[in-house]
Amino acid sequence: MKPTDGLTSRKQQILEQAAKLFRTRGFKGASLRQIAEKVGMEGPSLYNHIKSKHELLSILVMNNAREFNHRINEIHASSLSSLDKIDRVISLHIELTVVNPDAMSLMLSEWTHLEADERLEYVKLRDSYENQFKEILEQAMFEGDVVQMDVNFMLFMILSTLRSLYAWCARYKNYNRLEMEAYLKQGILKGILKKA
Amino acid sequence: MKPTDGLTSRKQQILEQAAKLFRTRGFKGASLRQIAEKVGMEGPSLYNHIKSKHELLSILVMNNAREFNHRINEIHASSLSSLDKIDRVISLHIELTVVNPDAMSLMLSEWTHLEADERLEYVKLRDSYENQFKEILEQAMFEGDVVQMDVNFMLFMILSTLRSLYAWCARYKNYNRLEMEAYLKQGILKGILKKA
DNA sequence: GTTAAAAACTAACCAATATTAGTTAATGTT
DNA sequence: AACATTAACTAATATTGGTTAGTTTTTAAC
Repeated sequence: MKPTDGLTSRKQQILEQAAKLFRTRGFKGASLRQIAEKVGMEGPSLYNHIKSKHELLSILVMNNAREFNHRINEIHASSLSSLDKIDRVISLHIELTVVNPDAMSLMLSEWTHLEADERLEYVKLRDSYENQFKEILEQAMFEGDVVQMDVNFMLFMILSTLRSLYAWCARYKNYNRLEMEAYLKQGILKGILKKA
Repeated sequence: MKPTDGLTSRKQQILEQAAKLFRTRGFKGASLRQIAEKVGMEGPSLYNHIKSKHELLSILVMNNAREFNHRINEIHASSLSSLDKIDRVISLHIELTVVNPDAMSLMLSEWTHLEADERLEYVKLRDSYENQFKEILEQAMFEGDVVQMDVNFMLFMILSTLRSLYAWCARYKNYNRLEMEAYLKQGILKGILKKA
């Protein structure tokens, strides 16, 4: 039986449980035996499906990172206005976070435990992502749509909010995505002060 | 020779190096031997100064958490206006982050590895902190100073930025604190959009 | 039904690590 | 100088955890 049964393949189950455990206990804190138990088998049996513990982390983190990079490339290269691009990037973050909060959480906090070569690739992807976002912000600033501010700091502020979103999703389950989008865009773009 | 020599006592050195290592490798990823090496002794010798590995984490995390809680209590109880209180809370975050970024980073990301009882206390402190901040925001909202929005979400947005600050400090070393304060307050309060 | 592959299990290995025990060197006090 | 305390060291223990080897059961194909 090849992985033709798609979604619920054994390896998928393992990846899902691994993601959950890596997220709650951390990569180092979660053991293969714990993962195996969650998926209903003995520890060493995992090796019929995976190559190593690191492979699990690698798949979870790198897939997400590549997806992210791919999607922002599209936005960056599009012919949208700068403000619309910013809007899309925010939506992108929300979408990927809502679809797979575990992978998102992992990508942002456990990437340090990737093996050397992949850690390098990850950093490259992340830097590329940040640079594209920065260019969009610079463009918007140049066109006079956003306020004058140190671009790096503005980028940091926006990303810190977007990157914390998975924690929010974990705490307040039944938030509707559109509501979150509305709040986020309002908060980031207009701040919290009431207009004088 | 009791710890009368203050700052540079052996235990302080150990705590400092432990903080750095816990931060970069994570609590589980950093070994006592590595800490010992950094401070110039063999692993087991650490036990002449500490009770356990967990004690190191405990001191680093809980001290910071208690300090945080203490300080926001003062602000919450003060007779300042709601907007001024918000202002002070932002300054508080910046101050504690700049003074001890390692402890801040640890408190926010490694608290999960505290032992059961202390983890409970930590969560209590954190919840109390968040509640006080929330009350301040509600008050400001009630008085019409800040925009109408789900308070929990607003709290989340502000905190996510403030709590990421240590990462910013790590990347861009020589940022002046006043500059950061100005940017942060502008960004949080007024957003990034230029007034129409 | 026989056979071959996939996927489970058990037992064992090996490395790392927190921790304990026991010992020795350094330090300071009387 | 003698003694007690502090703080270092080395050796050893117990546990955990990733991984391998070898074997048995389950599954699917002919």
